[in-house]
Amino acid sequence: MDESVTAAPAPRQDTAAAEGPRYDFRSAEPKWQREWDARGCFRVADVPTDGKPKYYVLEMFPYPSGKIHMGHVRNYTLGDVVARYKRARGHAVLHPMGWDAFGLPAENAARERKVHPAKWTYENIANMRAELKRMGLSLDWEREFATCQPEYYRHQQKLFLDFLQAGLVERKESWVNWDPVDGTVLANEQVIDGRGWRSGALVEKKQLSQWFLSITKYAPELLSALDGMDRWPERVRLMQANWIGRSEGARLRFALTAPEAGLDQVEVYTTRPDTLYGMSFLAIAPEHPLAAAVAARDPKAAEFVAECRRMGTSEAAIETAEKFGYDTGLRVAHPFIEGATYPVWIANFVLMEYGTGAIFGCPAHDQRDLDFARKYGLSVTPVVLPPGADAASFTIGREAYVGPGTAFNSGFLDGLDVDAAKRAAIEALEARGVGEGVVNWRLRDWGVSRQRYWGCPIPVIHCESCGVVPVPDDQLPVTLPEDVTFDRPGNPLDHHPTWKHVACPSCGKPARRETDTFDTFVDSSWYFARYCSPKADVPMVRAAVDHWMPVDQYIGGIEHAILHLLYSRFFTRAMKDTGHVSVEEPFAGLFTQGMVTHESYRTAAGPNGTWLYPEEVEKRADGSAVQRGSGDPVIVGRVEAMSKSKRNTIDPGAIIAKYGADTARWFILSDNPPERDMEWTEAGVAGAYRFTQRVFRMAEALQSTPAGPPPGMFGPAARTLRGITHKTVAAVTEALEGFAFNVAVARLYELANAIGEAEKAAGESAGAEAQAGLTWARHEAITMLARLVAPMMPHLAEEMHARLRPEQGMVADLPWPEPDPALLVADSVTIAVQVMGKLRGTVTVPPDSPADAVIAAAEAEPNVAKALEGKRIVKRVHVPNRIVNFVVAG
RNA sequence: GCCCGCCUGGCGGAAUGGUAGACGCAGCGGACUUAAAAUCCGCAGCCGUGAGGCGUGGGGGUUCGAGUCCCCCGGCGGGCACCA
Repeated sequence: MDESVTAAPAPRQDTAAAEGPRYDFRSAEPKWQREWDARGCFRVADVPTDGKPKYYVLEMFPYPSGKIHMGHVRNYTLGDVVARYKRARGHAVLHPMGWDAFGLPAENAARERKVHPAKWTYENIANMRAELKRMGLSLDWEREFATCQPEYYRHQQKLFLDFLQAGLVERKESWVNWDPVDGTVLANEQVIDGRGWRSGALVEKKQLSQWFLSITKYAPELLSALDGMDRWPERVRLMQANWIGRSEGARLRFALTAPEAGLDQVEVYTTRPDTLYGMSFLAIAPEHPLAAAVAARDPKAAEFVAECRRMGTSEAAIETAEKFGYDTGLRVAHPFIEGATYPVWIANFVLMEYGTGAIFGCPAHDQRDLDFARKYGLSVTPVVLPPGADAASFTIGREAYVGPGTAFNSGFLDGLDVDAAKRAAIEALEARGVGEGVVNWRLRDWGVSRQRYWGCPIPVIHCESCGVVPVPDDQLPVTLPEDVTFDRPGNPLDHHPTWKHVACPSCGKPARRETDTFDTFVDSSWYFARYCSPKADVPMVRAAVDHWMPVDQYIGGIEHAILHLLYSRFFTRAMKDTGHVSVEEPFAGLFTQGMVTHESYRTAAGPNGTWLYPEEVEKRADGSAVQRGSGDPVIVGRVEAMSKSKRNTIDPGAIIAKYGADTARWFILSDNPPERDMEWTEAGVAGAYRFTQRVFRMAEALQSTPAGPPPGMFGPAARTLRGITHKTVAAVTEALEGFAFNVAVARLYELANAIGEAEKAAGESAGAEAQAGLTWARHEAITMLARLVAPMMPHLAEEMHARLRPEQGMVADLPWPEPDPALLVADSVTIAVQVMGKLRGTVTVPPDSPADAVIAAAEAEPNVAKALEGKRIVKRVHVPNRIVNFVVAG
């Protein structure tokens, strides 16, 4: 999904392993990967019959840019922890992987390197697949597909045709955002600050005939359903709600005092019908039909409209945001005030795409209208009186008043508050038949046409006699021609000598194929459903999607908070309405991970220096950094998102080769909460690596210990360790359930530390029976550690477990451990004792001791007694097993 | 401009309203070693010799008790952005 390409030179190969009984990840990781694969551990059926509860874990599939990057490693590690954990909890887990394989980089590669997009893409996929496999992910690889395969996109064409038939597709002549560098149309969402999201080129406005998916038909439910999506991050729901942008207001028609080219009225949309009496002008968008009509006879108007088009979304317009207008000389009548008329302006700040492309200007209560009115000397009449303000003296200066208040200077609305005035105004408009209350949406239909080769062909044929004719089912898929050239700008499909010439399926006459291809967001709007039955000869097998959908846990970057997720939600509804699925929402749970960041480095030479890769930098003991080899000073820059341009990238392949997949996974999980940005540091990885070695040594030390039934007697050390072991099971379980992977890691470090303590105690404890008990407890602890660590470091877990409990088989097949409830209860509890809320000491008592006993012990504690000396205790607060607080006087 | 989120040691962070700083990283001291690496043991919020005091961006409030709840302010980050 992410088209950025990460490339860094491979770092030098350090040998991290030294002497000693070490965990050899280099042999262990491939071994267990082969073992899981051979046993088909992670394969599930399209329609399972085993009766297990289903769980569908999905990470956003990658764009095959060539290499995996750290963002992928984080994403797929998070998903794998969930998948392995849920599997151990008895779920049948669907955990698939595939490729978001259409898109511009392949065409760019074709242009720059003369390699065919398909070849480039499939080679990248092969490379990235191998990299992912080295991570040891619990994926069902038999479900893999790439969206550029005709076996995939033929079903996308079928879905489109079904949507077309269901009235969910429209062909519209529309103003589009044209990217002159990429030579293609961009969705509004793909225009960032007036520039193409990929090329960075200034976007122009152009009128084209385009295919649109009618996402706006679903706007109300796409909005209302957000309320129930309690396993989505609040801020993503909010971003989507803002994007859909529901507003309530009125649509009303202003009569022109004299008709213009047959037009006798102008329709506007407003959220403030209560301010109609404050009107001072009417403004229309430069693209408005009335503007075109005026321009046809008025050269100055034509020039102004042309000027607006040039400025359009240009940088100058965006940055200065200055308002320009042209007075057409036309006038409109006020709907309420007999005889009053107002000028009609063409204004650059009125958007044709929103509402009706026309507004009425009320400068006193809208900042934009005020700016415009001040610039052109138009009247400013306040009609909403702020609470407490004086009607006689209230005036508007440079700031419009947009707050609450009561209507004044407003005829029949006078005295009403803003909400009541809105209702009254709408009633009056409706009574006169010139307007009505409406709900308006910011969301616009989804333009999916792209003038590109490397995408899914839109399966329609244009016939001069029959118009637009859908490609018949039996002629699907419409496949891309392979013999294309990229030596000139524009769409290679359009340049192809023969491809577009076909017979009309309806009348048989020569006709022309649609040469546009789909926006690649279409490909990713249903792939999650295809995974349920990836080999089927229909888009999806109903029984399979009904079983697996919705995705229980979807994981990916926040950058897809709006586009991909909203399109997928729309697509799922459209698929439901065309009989493909039963669900409305594709993703029951969503988790958005943070970015992976790293320090950046620059040479000190020159004005800005040269960016250096981390491998080229050597850190000195004094904290300074120098260039490896030359010893030249290096400027350590800020920690920021890994990017090729800043060269602060770390190649996952190199990390896995040096430390192993488990270490990389462990570090990425341990550093911080997964929703935040994490900083990749060499020291952090090294620490994670040390842990793998340490716990492996512990397992080796206890591997010859027979794992029989518990011995009859446990000494204090053994009892302590067992308590920690079982509390860790409970704590890690809770942490994993809550996506608190860094906390799970911390609890496992604690368990490892406790085993270390027990090891020391083993040398000291007296009595053979106590020794045996402690050894048994240590064996239990390290075995539990292996099993608890398994979702995060699966290879190490298997390697340890194979030594500790070989008779039990693989960890991957074992259920998740359950703590012994009896061991979760402590022998004693330490209770904090406060005097006036300040900690003065602690007392250790049996759990659930009666209040008076605890309070007595607390008062007796020497330091507490000292603090209470000479004071009168007015209140004794006792919270069982937690705290005692004395409130004193005097 | 509007909306949202965040702010805890040197750093990443932990903490159902109940012993703030778990755990890790970095650091310091020690053991082992001819030496280093690795490993192991120990110390470690700040001020103070100590008793003790101060501490979760700042200020106020609720509470026996606030990192946690409420109000105000500040800073940082993100989303939307001429949406009428």
